Amino acid sequence: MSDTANGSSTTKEPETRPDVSGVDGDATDKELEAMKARVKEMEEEAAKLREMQAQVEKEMNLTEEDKEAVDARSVYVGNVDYSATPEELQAHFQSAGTINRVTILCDKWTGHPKGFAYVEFAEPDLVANAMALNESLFHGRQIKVTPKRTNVPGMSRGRGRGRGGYRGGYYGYNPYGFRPRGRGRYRGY
DNA sequence: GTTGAGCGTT
Repeated sequence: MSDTANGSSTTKEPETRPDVSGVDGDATDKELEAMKARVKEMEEEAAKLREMQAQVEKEMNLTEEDKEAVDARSVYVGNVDYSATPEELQAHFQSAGTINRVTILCDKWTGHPKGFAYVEFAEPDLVANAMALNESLFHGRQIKVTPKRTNVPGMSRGRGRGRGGYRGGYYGYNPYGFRPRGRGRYRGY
């Protein structure tokens, strides 16, 4: 509350003020302006936070549904050539229908491609069409097209989920014993 | 200076 320092600004104000309202009034005005500015900033921050929150909640709501829905729309492509690109895969599976996304999985640590990919279609019906491309020749190799399933292979395919508490969670097996960091996966589109 | 089973996320 000292009139000597306005605080925020280092700008020196010239004393030549045609304003006859008095210095006190001017100071009050300035404080009011500063306050308004602060309020505005706070409002902006609040809005930003609110938006972020809404987005998070929205994503949270969609996550479960989409996660399961995406699995129904996606197919697993195995035996993919290491030099294959998502565009080629997309070109290959485009004949089945509209492709939402093509993702080639690569090892995040070594960077080497794992040799398989996912093709996410726009609708689950196209997955059946994609089955026609099963064991089709791609890069001189016969790719394997199977409906995607989220879990480690080798486990009995008898519906293991639904009984245990594994609902919506991964089976949490990472061969590195560490949490993956960075994004080394190659994504087309 | 690599090899062929593998199920990912924004």
